[in-house]
Amino acid sequence: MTDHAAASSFCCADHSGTANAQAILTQAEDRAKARGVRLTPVRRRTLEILLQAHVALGAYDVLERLGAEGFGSQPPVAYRALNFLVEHGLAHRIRRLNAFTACAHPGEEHRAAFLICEACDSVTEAPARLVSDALALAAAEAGFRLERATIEAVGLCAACQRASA
Amino acid sequence: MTDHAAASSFCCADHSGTANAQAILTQAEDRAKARGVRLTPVRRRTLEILLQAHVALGAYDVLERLGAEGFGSQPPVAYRALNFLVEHGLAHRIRRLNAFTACAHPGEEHRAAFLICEACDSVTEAPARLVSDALALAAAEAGFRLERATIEAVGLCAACQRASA
DNA sequence: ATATCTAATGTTATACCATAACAGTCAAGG
DNA sequence: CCTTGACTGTTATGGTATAACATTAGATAT
Repeated sequence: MTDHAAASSFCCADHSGTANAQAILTQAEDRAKARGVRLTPVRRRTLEILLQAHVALGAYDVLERLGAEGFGSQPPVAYRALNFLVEHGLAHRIRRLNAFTACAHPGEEHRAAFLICEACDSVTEAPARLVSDALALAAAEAGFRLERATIEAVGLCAACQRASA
Repeated sequence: MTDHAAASSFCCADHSGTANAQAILTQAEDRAKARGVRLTPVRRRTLEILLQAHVALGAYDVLERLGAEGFGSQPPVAYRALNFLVEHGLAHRIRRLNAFTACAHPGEEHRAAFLICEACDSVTEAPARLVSDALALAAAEAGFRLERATIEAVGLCAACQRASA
């Protein structure tokens, strides 16, 4: 995690620090209930932590905060909560960053693509219906049965383009 | 790396153990020359190792082989060679597997998607023009300047579908 | 040829990411 | 109550990746 990222807090994240986070949290609870799984305190708090962050967080970043709040302080605590969230569509894993970010649109079933800014490390979730369809087609042509996919783009977010202009 | 993967060597890899590897190696040399970079012994050998493998290899797998052949035996040796190959389009990094695979079509400029089989760990490179175009569109809509992207699909390759039927 | 400069290799050391395995806890249903 | 299964927590360990610096080898210009 670069200081750079921590310093430039005004980039792209579209779910941080706002009333929006509340709404997403509520959606998350509904979704958990609908699926018959429990959004326990650690899990809920983990989601909140992700929502508050303006960049994707590493598991150890999350862990540090959890530990400081009286939850367990060993890696599995964070990884379990994060994996739970990912499994149930409440968060996403960003493989390029070895990090996690809250899902901006839980509830809706959606295939997302992630736009990762090289300058500020912000991660934006973009609708990826078309991308996903195209990929399904490519897979089908190869006789491959597609289960799920990771689509990550790297480049410059709008804010950082302006900043570097 | 599962033993499973090592055991089932007949899945999808389309560039291993054949005259094809020779051809790709030649293309790689041409490409290096064209770009004014050097395909040194470690780099070349690293590419050969990837070409011979029927699955994507972790950096430490590659390192082990390199070390056994008299090259350096410390991680940076492998990472440097692998990063070189990736940078120049001679290999691809498969993030979901923390692994690398030789590019099946060096020379051609191409955007690839990777089809990763959950059963046998094989990685197939699929043409991704359409996927890439769709992604470019999605990025543009977000005002994002796309530099490059990673597209990885997970599922079952054709061979493993038949095997499990 | 040889001095010089740069790119590439090699090494040590360390940091970061992730999971296995097991022990204790807690809530729901019999 | 007591059992059961899911959840949390811990210890321990394994796998992935890079920083920093010393050394060597290739290219270039005198």
